[in-house]
This record gives sequence, C-alpha cells and structure tokens, in this order.
Amino acid sequence: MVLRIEDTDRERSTPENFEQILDALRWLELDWDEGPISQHERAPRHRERLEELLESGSAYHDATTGAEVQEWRKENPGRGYRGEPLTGAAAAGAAVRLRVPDEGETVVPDAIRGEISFRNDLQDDPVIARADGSVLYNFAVAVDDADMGITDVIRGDDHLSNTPRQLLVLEALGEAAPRYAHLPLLHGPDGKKLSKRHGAASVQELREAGFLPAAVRNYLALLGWGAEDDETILSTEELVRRFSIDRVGRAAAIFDERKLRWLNGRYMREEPLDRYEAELAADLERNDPAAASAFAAATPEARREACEIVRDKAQTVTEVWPLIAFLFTEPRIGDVDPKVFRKVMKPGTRSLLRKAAAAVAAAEPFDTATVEKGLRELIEVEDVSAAKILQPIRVAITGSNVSPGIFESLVALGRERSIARLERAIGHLGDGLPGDDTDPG
RNA sequence: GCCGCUAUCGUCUAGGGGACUAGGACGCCGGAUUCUCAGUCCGGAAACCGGGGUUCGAAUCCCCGUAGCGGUACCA
Repeated sequence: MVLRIEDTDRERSTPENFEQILDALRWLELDWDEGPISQHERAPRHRERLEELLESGSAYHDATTGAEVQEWRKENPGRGYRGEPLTGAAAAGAAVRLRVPDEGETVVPDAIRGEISFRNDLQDDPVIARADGSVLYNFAVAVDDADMGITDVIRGDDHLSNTPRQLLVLEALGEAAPRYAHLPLLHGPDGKKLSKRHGAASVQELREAGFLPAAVRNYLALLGWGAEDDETILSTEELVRRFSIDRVGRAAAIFDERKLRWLNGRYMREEPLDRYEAELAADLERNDPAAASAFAAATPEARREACEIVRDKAQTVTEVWPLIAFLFTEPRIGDVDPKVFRKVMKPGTRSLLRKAAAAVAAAEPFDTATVEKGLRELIEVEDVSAAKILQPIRVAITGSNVSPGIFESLVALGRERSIARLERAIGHLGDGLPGDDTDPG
C-alpha cells in the first residue's frame, strides 16, 4: 500500500509552510517515507501529460471566464458547462479544460462513506491548466498519484467533491484510480472549520501551549474515531494496533481543548521524570528565557526534585513553572497579592511562624517525614487548625497560596533557605501588617 | 442557485431491528479526602433534529423536510 496523506490547508503552499508542517509532524513523532513533492520540479512532467490529453481531444483550449460560465449555466439549466475548443492563435492564450463525458456518472469509492456517485452531465468541464501552461491542483494531483503509484488517498472531507474531477483526469490519462478515504473535518467551538482564530488550532500551537505529543495523538485519534469498547486512554502502540478505517465516523467533530487538557494531565502524571524535565526545559526555552537559565543553573538533583513534587499537579507543561519557580528564584514577600496576604496572615500568625521556623530548624534529618512530624506536633501543641500554620508557611516560602505539598516544598527548598524566608516574612509582619500581633516574641 | 456529505447528552462518542429504563469519557452540579490548588473516590442532572413510512417491534432500514458543513476559482 502506498499511502498519500493530504494536507487541507488552503493557504498557498510555500516552502516555509511545508517546513512548518513537517516540523509539526516530527514533533508528533509521526513518520513518513517521502516529504512533499515540489510542484516546480514536477512541472515538465505535468506539461507532458497535459499535451497527451490535448492531442487525444480529452482536453481543449477555452478562454471562457468563470463569470461567463455562470451565464452559460443560466441559459442552459440542468447541464454542466461544455466549451467550444479554440484553435490556432486563439488557443495559445487560453486556459485548458478537461472534457467531461455527457453520459454516465463518476463514482468515488470511499472507505468511510461507501460509493458516492456524481452525474457527469451536471459537472462543468473543469479548468486543468492556466493560460500560461501551468497546471491546476486537480490535474497535478492526479498525475502525481499515477506516477507515484499511490494506492490509497486519505484526506479531509473538503476534498470529496474534488474527487470526481481527479478521477476523470485519471480516466482520460488511462491510469488506474486509487482508493479514497475522506475523513470528517475538525471544527472549532463555533462549529466552523477549525482555523487560526480558534486559538490552539494547529499542532504548532498545541506544542507551544504545553501539550505532550502522546496526549495529542491520543486525543486526535478520539475525534471521529472510537475503539469498539469505547476506551478513552490509549497508548500510541494500542492506537496503531486497534485502529481500523471502518470505525472512523462520518460527522465533523468539534475540537474541545478542555478534554485535551484533562487527557494531557493524565499523560503528564505518567511521564518519566527525565522526560518531564526535558519537556519543561524545552518549554521554558521557548517561552521564558530568564526562567530557562535559572532552571538550567540549578543542580541536576534540584531540578529532578522539583519535577518530582509537581508531577501530579499540572495539566500542561506550561503550568509547571509557576508552581516551582520559588525553588529557583527569590520570591519577594512584598509582591504577594495583598488579598491573599490578608487572607492568610491573621493576628497570631507572626508567633506561629516563629515557632514553625524553630520546628524546621530542629528537624533532623531534614526530610519530608521528619519536617511533617515536627510541624504536626506544633499544630497539636498550639491547638490550631493545620491550615492556620501551613498556609502562612506556604506564602512565606513560595510567595503564593498555591504550591506543591508544603512539606515537600520545604525539603526541596532546603533548611537554610526555608528558615531565611520564614524569618523574612516574620520581619515583614512586624511592620504593622495584618499578620502582626500582640505577641512581643 | 446547483452538486455532495452529515445529523445520539453542552462536547467527543458507544449503538448496526428486540439485550435501551439509550452506555462511557470530558465538562458541569453535589458529597468525601488532603496543608492550598490540582488529583483521587462516590453520587447527580443531561441526548436519539422533525414528519412520514417499512416491521409484531425502529436510535438503528427507506423517503421527505430542516439544519450544519463542504465544493461549485485560470486556489490548494
């Protein structure tokens, strides 16, 4: 089987465009034998086959414009446009049309929709080459398919009504037709064909938004296709094993980023730590150079530990850094959102933080279990809710009220830095801010 | 206008004449768990586009309508 996958982007196909598409496919870890073919290089061959059709009478010169064709159809309702062949000097400056038979129908064999018939007498003779001799898409693609021995064409639904034209070219050329499979299109939340204005519409944008290739493959497979048992989470190996073209649906699907986010979160939690770290580093490199260098400057152990403590918490790679940045940069207590600050730093907090700092200083060894034990004892002795002590600690050391587990965070930050940040917060609270209290310390 | 495709919860879908009181997943709502957020666990609301047939029996087959999408370029 020689398969051709067709891109449906309507934008002019520039070399940069091709490179971007190939880049996206590489990121998705998809494989192919041969990249896009250059229409420029193919031009002589296209010209050659066009001449054949002109000689056999299957194609003819015709200068009628699109508007004129419309006029013609008004006068000849219920028929496709048929032009009069131009000859001599007039032919030289005219476009070329394919002669469509007046009888019969062209049927498209489609693996997903069955056989679809188009009446020949209703089709206009399509233009297959411009006046300057360059050929048009529907002609070029048919010649290329024949030359490359393509047996199967998989492409978007938007090409379905192009297919009879390509089939007609193939027939005129005396070439065999490939099998087709027209996949349903992807739509944005508004029900229109997915495009740039829908946000993360392209694979490139999905990458930038912090999604994992495996999750994207899994999600995309679920759009318009479902496993017989309706299983949602399928590894790529499983996808390959279970995929079957006749289980592909026929209706267009709407791209739902929320479900992708959920699925991506599942993959994030399964991601091996070294790959997790690599994904994070690559993401920072792209989006936040300052963060990238701060991260790179840390020891391998520190990087690994940071990944370990956030692993379960982020749905996308992009969400990771804000949760662990406090390990690599100095958060400034004055920068904390005042609302958050007031909510957490209550009267009495200052003395509790002092005791907490002492407990942290006393933890030996300095590991999660011991730090937790020390702080739990403090909670017990002070007879307050855990949040009353733990939340202020969180704000003091991370500068935020959202972070990984507090004991893990303290340990990852290290004893000295933790105590320093706690003391700095205590000092800050002494300035008559909401956390100040009557305890003279 | 003409040609073609499509139609099950808000979204992705299972379903191919009786197993349907229409199943699962995301999202949503409620509860439990935890130091925050996230996660996890339990529970809940939520759909067969409309109308005709065919049949003992229709989400499933046929026809009509409606709606959406695509094509109708000297674009790809």
